[in-house]
Amino acid sequence: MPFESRRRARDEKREAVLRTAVALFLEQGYHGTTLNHVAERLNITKPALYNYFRGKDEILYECWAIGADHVDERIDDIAATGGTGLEKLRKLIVSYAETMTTDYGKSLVRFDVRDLTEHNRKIVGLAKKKIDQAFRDYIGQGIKDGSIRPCDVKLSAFAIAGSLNWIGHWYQPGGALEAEAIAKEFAIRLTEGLAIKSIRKKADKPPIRKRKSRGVSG
Amino acid sequence: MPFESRRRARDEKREAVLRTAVALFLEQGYHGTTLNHVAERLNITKPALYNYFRGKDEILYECWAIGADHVDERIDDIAATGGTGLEKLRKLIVSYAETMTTDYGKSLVRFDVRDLTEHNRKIVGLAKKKIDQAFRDYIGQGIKDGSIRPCDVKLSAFAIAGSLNWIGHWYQPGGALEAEAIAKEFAIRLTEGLAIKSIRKKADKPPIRKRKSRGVSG
DNA sequence: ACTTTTTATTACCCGTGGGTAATATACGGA
DNA sequence: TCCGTATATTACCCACGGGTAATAAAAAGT
Repeated sequence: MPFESRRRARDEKREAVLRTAVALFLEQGYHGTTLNHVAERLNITKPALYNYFRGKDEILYECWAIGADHVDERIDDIAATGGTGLEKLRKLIVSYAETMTTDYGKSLVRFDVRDLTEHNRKIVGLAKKKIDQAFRDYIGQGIKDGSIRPCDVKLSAFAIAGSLNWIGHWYQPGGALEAEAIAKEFAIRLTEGLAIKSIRKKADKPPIRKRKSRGVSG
Repeated sequence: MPFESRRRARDEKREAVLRTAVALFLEQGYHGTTLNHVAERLNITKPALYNYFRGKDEILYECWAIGADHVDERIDDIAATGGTGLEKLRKLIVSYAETMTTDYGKSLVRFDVRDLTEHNRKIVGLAKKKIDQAFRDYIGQGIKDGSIRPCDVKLSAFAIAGSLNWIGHWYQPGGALEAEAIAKEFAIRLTEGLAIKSIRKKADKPPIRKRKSRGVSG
């Protein structure tokens, strides 16, 4: 079956280009990375890249699309799930945080939409909107079902998304903190102020007992 | 006194260039903005800019420096103040959030350090480190003095800084939310999970009392 | 009014880097 | 072995934009 194997070989190369490109874009910045750099690291020459992509901005767009798709899938998963708004929100936080520790996830927050074509910029804009909307929806649901205390939905969504997006700027594999651990920790920490039932982890160093540590929340 | 008036006139023009440049950099992106654009908006020509700046990257650096100075001053103010770690942390959040609603503040998070010279990049790096350190210090102090419950200082600082930095990406004057209001809201919201004594605002619909909200942490 | 200094303009340079045309090489199929 | 297709290379184009040299206009000093 040469059809298939050939097609697969092609796709693998395409992916290799993307992996290399996104890594370089993150290392050196999109404008600091030339197509020659990308090609060089792949041990090919620049024009060879044009067998797989229409141009530099399309490569950038594909990175973005992969990251967005990744989150999108998880959103669909969560939407299909049951549970309170708070539970859904926590799931989304975990998924999004984990995505932010990957190169393609970082694409979502480290690159500039203005480097895309008008057309692709719109697509990216919609994807971002969907993600933002998911955060707001779950917070809104949580307020309705009583799992989240009343608050400004928009502002809360911004606050949470901001923390998560920031992960894409500071996280690097091999650091002190593992991706999964970060995700779990953030899911709790970012919803502490919102949740009606407090769920302190045992893992936390228990607060010093001397102090009159009164009950949490009003 | 032509000495002074002349000097002032020059400084005013310099500032005008910076204001125009930072606005354009934010609108169109640093790489999407040419010096011709900047000059055009000021009704002068490109080479005239070189009377005030050595080059494009120096303009970028100055924007950054103004933003960083702004935060730095507030940090020094706060350091001179008394109060618990939590109080200091809240003050810092307010100051930082407000800074993030200004053009120069946005510079701190919207531009890429890699567009600076090696030298300036180091300076910026130090300034950022100082800000990050302030967040960590205050959280650490808060834990010591009992105003903040024990937690991972680094991670908490990241979470807070992330939310605040994100403001620089979504805030635009004239929106539904006023800068000061955002700052105050964030100061509360971002410390809700950390604070030992909860300070729910009366403005919020009070949380439903039915639930057995047990004491904090194990 | 004349000179000097500052500030601005016109005209130009040129490195960079995305993108392309022409061409060679490797590979699958008959 | 030959052909066709896919993939790669070499050599090149050229628009863009940061930066500069030469020069003019404006303002300050005397």
